[in-house]
Amino acid sequence: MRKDSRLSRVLHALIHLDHHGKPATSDDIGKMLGTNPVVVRRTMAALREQGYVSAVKGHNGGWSLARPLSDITLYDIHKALGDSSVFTIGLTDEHNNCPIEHGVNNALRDVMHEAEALLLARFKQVTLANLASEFGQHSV
Amino acid sequence: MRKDSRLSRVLHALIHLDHHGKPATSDDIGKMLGTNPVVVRRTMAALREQGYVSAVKGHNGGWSLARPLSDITLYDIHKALGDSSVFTIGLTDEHNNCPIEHGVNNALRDVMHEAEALLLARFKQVTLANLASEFGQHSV
DNA sequence: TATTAAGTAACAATTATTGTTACATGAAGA
DNA sequence: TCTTCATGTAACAATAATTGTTACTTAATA
Repeated sequence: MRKDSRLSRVLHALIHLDHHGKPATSDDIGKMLGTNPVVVRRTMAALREQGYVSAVKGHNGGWSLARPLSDITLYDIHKALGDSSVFTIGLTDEHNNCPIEHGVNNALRDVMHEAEALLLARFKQVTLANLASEFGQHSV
Repeated sequence: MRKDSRLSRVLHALIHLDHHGKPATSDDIGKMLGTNPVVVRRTMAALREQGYVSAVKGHNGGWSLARPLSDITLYDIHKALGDSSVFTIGLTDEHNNCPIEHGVNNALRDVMHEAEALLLARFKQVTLANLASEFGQHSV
C-alpha cells in the first residue's frame, strides 16, 4: 500500500534544524530530505499550527524550532500531522445490517485499537532529544 | 490513506460459507459483500492457494471451506492475503547516508515492529470459529 | 450440447501522498 | 523605494495501491 512518510521525513528535518543553529529554508530542508520545497512547507505547516516550529519570511528567514527537542515526543508530531488511522487494514462499510459483518468488524477493530494504543504509548515515551542522542548527536 | 478491506471482507465471506452448507458462487458472495464477483474470485484465490477454501466449476459449483473454521486463525487469513506491512506509516528511502535519517528510521521501525508483533500475536489467538460464535452463530 | 461458474487478463475508477508550477505576500537589504 | 528572498497557497499532474468492470477462456454437469 501507499505509505505515508511524512512522519519519518519531518522528524529528520526537525533534528537537522536543531543542529543547524540558524533558520533553515524550505529549500535547504528539501535538499536534506531529497524532496521539493513545497512539500516541505506543506508538511511543516502542520507543525507550525501546533506551535512546534516557526517560520520567518524574507532574508535570513526559514524554519526554526519553537521548542527544545526534549519537549517534543514522537506522539506530538504524529498527532500534529493529523490523526488518521495508522493501519492499512480497513473495515467494510456496514451497509446491510449483516450481523456477521458487524461481528467481524468489531473483532478486527478491537485488536487494531489495542495495537494502535501500544504504538501511540511508545510514541509518547520517545522525545526527539532521545532520537537525536541515539546516534551520538546531542541536543540542548 | 487508502484502506485494504480484503481481510474484513474475506472473513465475512468465510463465515457465511460455513453457514451456507452448500458451495456459494462468487456471485452469491459478491452480493453478500456488496461487491463484484471478480473481486471475490481474486481475493478468494489467495485463500485457495493456501488450502483454506476450494472452488468447483460448473453446475452446483462455487466456493467451499476446505477446513473447519476452528482450524483457521485471523493470522492465517491475514498472511494468506500477502504479508504486506500493516502500517500506513512508511520510512524514507535512505539515499544519502545521513545518520540522522538512519536513526529516525531505526527508531520508528523498532516501535512499529513491536506494535505489529502484538497485532499478529492477537490475530493468532482468534480462530474464525471464535469470531463466528461471538454473535451467537455457532460453527462446527 | 447448452449452461453454469471459476480463472484470468486488461483496463478504468478511486483515493491518498508526493511532485511540480505558478503566483501572492511579507520581510530584509541595498 | 525597490529588489530579492522566502514563506504561503492554489492548482494540477504523477504515483501507487485496491477496487470495479468487461470480456473471454476453461472446465464441469445437467
